[in-house]
Amino acid sequence: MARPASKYPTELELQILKILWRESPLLARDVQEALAGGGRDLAKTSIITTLNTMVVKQYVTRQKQGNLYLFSPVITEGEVGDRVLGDVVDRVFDGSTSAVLLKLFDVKDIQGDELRELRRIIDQKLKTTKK
Amino acid sequence: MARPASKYPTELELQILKILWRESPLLARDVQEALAGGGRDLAKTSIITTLNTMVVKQYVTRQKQGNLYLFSPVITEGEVGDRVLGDVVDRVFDGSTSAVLLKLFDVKDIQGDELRELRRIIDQKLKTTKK
DNA sequence: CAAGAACGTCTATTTCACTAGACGATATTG
DNA sequence: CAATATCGTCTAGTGAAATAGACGTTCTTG
Repeated sequence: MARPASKYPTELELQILKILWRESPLLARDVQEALAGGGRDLAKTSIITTLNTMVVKQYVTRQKQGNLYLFSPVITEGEVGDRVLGDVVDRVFDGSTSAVLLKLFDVKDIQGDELRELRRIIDQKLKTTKK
Repeated sequence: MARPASKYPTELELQILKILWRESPLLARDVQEALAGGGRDLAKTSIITTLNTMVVKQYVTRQKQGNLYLFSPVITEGEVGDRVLGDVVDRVFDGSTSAVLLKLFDVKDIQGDELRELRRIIDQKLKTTKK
């Protein structure tokens, strides 16, 4: 077995998806411009190649518009977040969600109002869960 | 530019690190056995090759014990967790820790006592943060 | 309509992760 | 001591991600 295909978008694919989530459908050219605007200046063919592998992976679809292709995302932002996070929790933290939560509190610092918001959510969860 | 080296351990490296975190120093043979026990049956040379690249990446060190090598982890479990999680927060969630927290509550379900524990932590954070 | 621009397909290159075999050195044991 | 087992280095092959060039096709415009 060699390197297995990753279960979620690679770095470039993610950047492209972020562009398409913001606005779609888009032409390869538009994606290229947006990437260049973000500091990633790639040849047109590189974009198209990547976009096409993303079609194969079913991250995006394309439809012919005259003689060009328009690309739209299929996978949602939420879905990608779920997959990535789920994978990290399982693989790195052995499935311990609370370990991840604890680490988040530790590593990044969180504002007071965010904390209060979270506590509100927890309380709500407790109410519905406990019953 | 082609595929850049990842900033944190790859899958196999992570599995090996987990073994070494549990017990170290270990011989390549021990690592092999532990991996096999976990269902990943690799040739000895594969293990050694990987272990050596991990030395280069400074994830582990090795020291000669007679004519064999003993391997010990250098990077800590906490450090790996930090890096992986930090990367995910930045790359996938655009730096929004609270988005990650919210998603964690959503995706995985968390036990009642874990929730209470978290609330305790939040309260404590609130106390120290607000001052 | 001819020249040039833009598009997309196909092919190719590089690097990394993963995997293991060939082979020489060393150690064990009958 | 000779046969065998084990270790580690060196080499190598495969698949994926990242990147882009050659080239044919189509569109635009003087």
